[in-house]
Amino acid sequence: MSTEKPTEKNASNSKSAAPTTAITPTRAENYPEWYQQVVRAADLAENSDVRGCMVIKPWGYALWENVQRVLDRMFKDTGHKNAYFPLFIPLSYFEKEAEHVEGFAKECAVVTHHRLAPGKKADGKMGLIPAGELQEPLVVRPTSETIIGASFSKWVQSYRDLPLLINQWANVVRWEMRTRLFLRTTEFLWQEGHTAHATSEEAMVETLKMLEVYADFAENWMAMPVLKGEKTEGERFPGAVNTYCIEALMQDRKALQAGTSHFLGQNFAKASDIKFSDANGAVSFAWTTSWGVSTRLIGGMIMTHADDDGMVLPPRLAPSHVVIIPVTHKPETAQAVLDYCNRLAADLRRIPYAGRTIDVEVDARDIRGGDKAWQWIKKGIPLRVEVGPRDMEQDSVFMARRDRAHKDKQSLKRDDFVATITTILEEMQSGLFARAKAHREHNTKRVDSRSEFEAFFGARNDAEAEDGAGGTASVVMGGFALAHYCPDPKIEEELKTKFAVTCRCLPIDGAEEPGKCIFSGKPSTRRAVFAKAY
RNA sequence: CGGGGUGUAGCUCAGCUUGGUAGAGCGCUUGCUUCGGGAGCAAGAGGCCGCAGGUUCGAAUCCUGUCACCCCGACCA
Repeated sequence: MSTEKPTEKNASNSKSAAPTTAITPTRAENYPEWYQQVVRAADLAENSDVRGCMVIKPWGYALWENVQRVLDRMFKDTGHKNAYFPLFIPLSYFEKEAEHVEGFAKECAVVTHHRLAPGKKADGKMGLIPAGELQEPLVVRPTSETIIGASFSKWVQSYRDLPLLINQWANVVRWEMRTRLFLRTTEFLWQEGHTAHATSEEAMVETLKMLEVYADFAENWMAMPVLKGEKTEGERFPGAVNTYCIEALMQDRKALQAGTSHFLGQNFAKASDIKFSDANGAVSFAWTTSWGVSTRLIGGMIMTHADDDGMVLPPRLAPSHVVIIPVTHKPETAQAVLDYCNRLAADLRRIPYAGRTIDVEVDARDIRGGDKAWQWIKKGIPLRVEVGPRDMEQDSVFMARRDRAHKDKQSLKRDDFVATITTILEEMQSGLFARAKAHREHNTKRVDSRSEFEAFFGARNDAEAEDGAGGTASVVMGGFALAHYCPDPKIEEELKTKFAVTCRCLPIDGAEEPGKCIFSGKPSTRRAVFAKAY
């Protein structure tokens, strides 16, 4: 994380002095506010008039479309098919799995009427009021296990119908108390995979396979390093037997759960009556899984890569890879420069990269060049290329990379640029990953006693201490703590209350290592990961 | 649902204590000068001050009610 502060020059000069960073406040000054400002400055999304719901703007939606395109390919390559199920779930379906209902009951939007009629509203004025009450209320899906289960029970008769491997791209609604753009919104976009298998082993293989797909995507496409692990009982998906997750460490050292994969055992099969006859004619319940990632991934990319000048996009998922900025302030050469830029754009657009072709913006808007360049910096486009009359004469371009200082530009022969652009983008992609991974390693600590644990995180009411300057707490204490731990809901409850710390997961790649639980002293064979979390 | 707070121009807010009928910055439009760089100067557009009552000659300002949103908790992909 940068520790840059506004310089004295900035503080003492008149308002005409350019700020030292494009985003105010900086990450160090106020991380949550910085996050909001990046989302806005990068033109990714904005709050809507609907409580807790966001408008995803074209630049942000294009990023999501790239996430979708790549993941969708991965799902299909692992044998899954897409389908679509209703937004509305009859209340009775929801009640079938006891833990599931209990887990989601507090955050459901419920449809009770199907029409509007003129009438007197609660404030006494005339207007439209709901009419035509439904016999059975409909729940707007917070997740689709139950309604997909209803279909699965019809589709599955024989062991020959298994495995059933389905994915759905959809929106879901969870009526959260507090929302934040991309990280937690009332309505969000996601994919949910739902599968049914003949055996427990097969379902478990599927659960872990999809966790692997998510980890692969996070690391190789988002350039976001993740830990794979299993959730403890208290953090489990309502109704699941086991929940696995990928956890990433953000720049403020808080953890973000970036994806989950659940082994549902036979719980949902029993609730939805998903049964099949095996080769011997014996009837048994199927074993099911479900797994999902959401638009939260975009929040993860922001908090992993963005800096005090705005968004930094991983090239493989960037909506556009390069913006060409024609320098056309001399009227006599303006058209020639523009033509030159368009020809360059056309050549670039033929180059294959990361499963598509290079996407190019030619920004010929009639606004000042500096302003234009800064807008693209804030949007996080990987490469900016300026082309003016002088460059054109020498058949060269002036290139700036988003992963370097904004004044650090280099002149390249046009043909060399075209020939090396994918190499440059790949270098940036791996550079982002390496930087994020170094940040995580730097903020991961092996903790061997309770006192060490407490020192690492600080007590919850140390909020002021977390924020050197006083005022808005922005820098979180801690990071990932690796500690021997024997899962116990009571301990987790206490950690949450006292330190705002949760057990993120029991890593599945963690090496076996004998030790003692730092809380109970009981023997343990592996370390768990603890952190403050989003 | 508990505890705080705020509703005034597209955005961020000042004005309210001590009522006299609307302000700033940013953004937007136009002109001139600048410009391989987040420009300067000038002019301009834009608001029945959340809503409903009340007090008053007069309410953004005082009183009552109401709605909405925000922050801190419990919950969360």
